[in-house]
Amino acid sequence: MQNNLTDFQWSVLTAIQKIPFGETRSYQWVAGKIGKPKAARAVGQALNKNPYAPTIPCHRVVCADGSLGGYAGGSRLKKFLLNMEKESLNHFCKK
DNA sequence: TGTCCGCGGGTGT
DNA sequence: ACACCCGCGGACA
Repeated sequence: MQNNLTDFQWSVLTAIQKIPFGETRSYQWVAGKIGKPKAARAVGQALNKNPYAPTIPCHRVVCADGSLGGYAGGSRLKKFLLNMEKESLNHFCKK
């Protein structure tokens, strides 16, 4: 309940924060980055609670095979956000 | 393609 | 301290 997250949580949050705009990473990618390649579920668990919801682009985190997986706000929204990011990025590039 | 098991950690009891 | 939960992943049927 504390704002004080554990080392594990911080690792996940910071790792996801580093995901560039319009990019997507898998839970396993994040898990491996924090030194726990098998902790993909734990990563998802942390994101689900997402103590820093607007701070963490959890929608950029997808399944290892590229599926959206799940999303606290709804997979539909997640897909929409990712698509919007890509479109925005492409728009800037094309512009 | 669908289902089951296993790994890792969180939160609640 | 124990049990159940979770946004996965990979293996097996």
